[in-house]
Amino acid sequence: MGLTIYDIAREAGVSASTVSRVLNSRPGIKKSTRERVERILKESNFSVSEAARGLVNQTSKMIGILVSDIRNQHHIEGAYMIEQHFMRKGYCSLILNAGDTDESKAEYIRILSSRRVNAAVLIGSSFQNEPVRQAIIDYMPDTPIIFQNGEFSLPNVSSVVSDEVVGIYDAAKYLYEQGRRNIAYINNNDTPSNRKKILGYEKASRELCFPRILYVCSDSAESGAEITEKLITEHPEVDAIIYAVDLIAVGGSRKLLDLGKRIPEDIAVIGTDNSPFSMISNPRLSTVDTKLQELSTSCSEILEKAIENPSYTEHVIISPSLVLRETT
Amino acid sequence: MGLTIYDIAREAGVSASTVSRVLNSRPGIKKSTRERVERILKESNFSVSEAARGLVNQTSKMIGILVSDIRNQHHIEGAYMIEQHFMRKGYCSLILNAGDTDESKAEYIRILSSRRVNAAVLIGSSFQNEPVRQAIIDYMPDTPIIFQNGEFSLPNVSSVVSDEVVGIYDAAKYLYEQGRRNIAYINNNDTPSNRKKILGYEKASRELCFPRILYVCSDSAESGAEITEKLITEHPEVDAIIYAVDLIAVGGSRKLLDLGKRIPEDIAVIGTDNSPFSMISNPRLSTVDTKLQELSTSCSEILEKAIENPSYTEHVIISPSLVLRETT
DNA sequence: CTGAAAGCGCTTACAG
DNA sequence: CTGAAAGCGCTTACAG
Repeated sequence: MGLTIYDIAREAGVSASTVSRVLNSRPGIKKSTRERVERILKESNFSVSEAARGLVNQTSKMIGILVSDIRNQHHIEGAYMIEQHFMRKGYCSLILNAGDTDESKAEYIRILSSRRVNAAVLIGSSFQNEPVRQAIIDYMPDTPIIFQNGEFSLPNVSSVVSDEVVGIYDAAKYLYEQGRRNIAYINNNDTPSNRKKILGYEKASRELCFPRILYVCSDSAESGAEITEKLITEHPEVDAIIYAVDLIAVGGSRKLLDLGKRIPEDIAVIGTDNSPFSMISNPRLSTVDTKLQELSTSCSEILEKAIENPSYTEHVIISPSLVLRETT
Repeated sequence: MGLTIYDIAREAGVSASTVSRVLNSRPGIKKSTRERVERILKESNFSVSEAARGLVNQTSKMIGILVSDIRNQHHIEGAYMIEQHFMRKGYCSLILNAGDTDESKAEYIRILSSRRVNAAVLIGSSFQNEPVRQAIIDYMPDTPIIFQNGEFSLPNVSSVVSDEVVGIYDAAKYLYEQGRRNIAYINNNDTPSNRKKILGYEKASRELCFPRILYVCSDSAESGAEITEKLITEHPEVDAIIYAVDLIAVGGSRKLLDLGKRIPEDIAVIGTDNSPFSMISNPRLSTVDTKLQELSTSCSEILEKAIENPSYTEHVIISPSLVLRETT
């Protein structure tokens, strides 16, 4: 291929300006001319270069979506909604794996800037760090940015966050009200979001006067199983466990069962995120629903407004709710 | 921002050509000039427009990745590997949800063409249909394309497929060898890939002379549970079930347990894909590993060669293997 | 070692 | 209703 509007113009016996006008459905073109050009456009399977068009229109018609790892089911929902919604308006989404480190994440801000995206979306609290903040100031000070589950007080950055402090606090309180008195909390990765969860757990422990039993594991069902065994060995009195994410709760539950514990009779279990894992696990997991769907919807609505009006900004907080299933 | 190389040139007291040369690390520039320009570039946080650069270099430095739905865990692995790998080489990935219909998928080929991507990747057998094939012929006849789990006999399309006929055949044969004589198969969506699985099941049924018991459900654990109940009611003699995907196998297993069946004593269960679900389910699911990782690696290797040499083409077939866990 | 000019594929005033 | 020209932000021969 490689046809340009000049090729089409020659074929149709008109100028490139005219071809451009029919391409953009501009008024004031003789019907017969328009139809002839349209026919030739169709016949030659012409497709206009969005890059060239963007250069003159000063827009890329692209949205940058940064996720630390797109394989993480938990983060992809927002990316999905945004891609879907804005494709209909002619925007393509650059969905990029921004990596684990603060520096690589900051580097991706620079990459988005060189692609001149019309807006950027950061998904996940792990973007909340100084290098990213500085990169935004340096490279994207005017581009509308939406931060899902984190915030920067920068004039061009909107935020949509889940109130995880309350989410975990409520879970602990519920367990307490059910008569549990030795409620443990198992964290995984150290992220701003997980730090908020710990805060919620500590607040509950303080207010309700139950002992603080806090363990940390990494991000897999196996790791959840291991740490749970350790917890149970060191604290046989535990009668309820809250996990920072569903996946480790599933691994943990399985281990509890293998150790001969009954769920929820001996030990109640609550996960976090209301993920697919929580629904298909056996027993089905009670979980703190961080309202991922709502967060994502909200993100996409804000983005919509920000694209129209680049100085638009909004800050939303969404409260989690407890979903009770078979482990409580 | 909105700085151009002319702004930098003026600031540095040189021409735009010189700025461009230092930007591209071209040799033959006085050291002092280069350093001055570099300093100003840095100080002003300049970031070059990839679109403008691409226009003159006749490259977008973008790769288009089409998936019917990025929330489908099963498809995202390949997208991840490609994004990661080619980002290091300066390519950005347009990961797009191409939708459910043949027409919308074909439409996305056109979209990629207008973005002038350097290569395209189709992930999932559902892209194997005539509208997509025609769109490739019309709009991307020269762009290297890699098809993961499907194929088109077109000069610019490579393919990497999993031999699902063999995968399911082997699963059925294994069950038969274990003494099972009433082996059912439960399919979900009607895709080219699933049709191959049915072929494998039918081949086993024919060769090993066991009765063909085939049911179809939709794509959720609940649906898998429902159809399993129906199956067991209508065919109480069934002593083994193979499912087209792990998720419905998980739903099915759970239902079997609820109905008082023992797994695998009364009924053996095998899923497909060796997905995370199969590992965390309880009991842990035996499954046909379709080697998603290998498929993805292979895709990304072919893409690498195709980017170097746009006429490079390759066709790979990968054999699945059986992973035995607790349900057989 | 450096700059002026042309050109990548478009769009949009400006003229007619 | 239509076309010639300028310009979007770059790069790359070509001269010097």
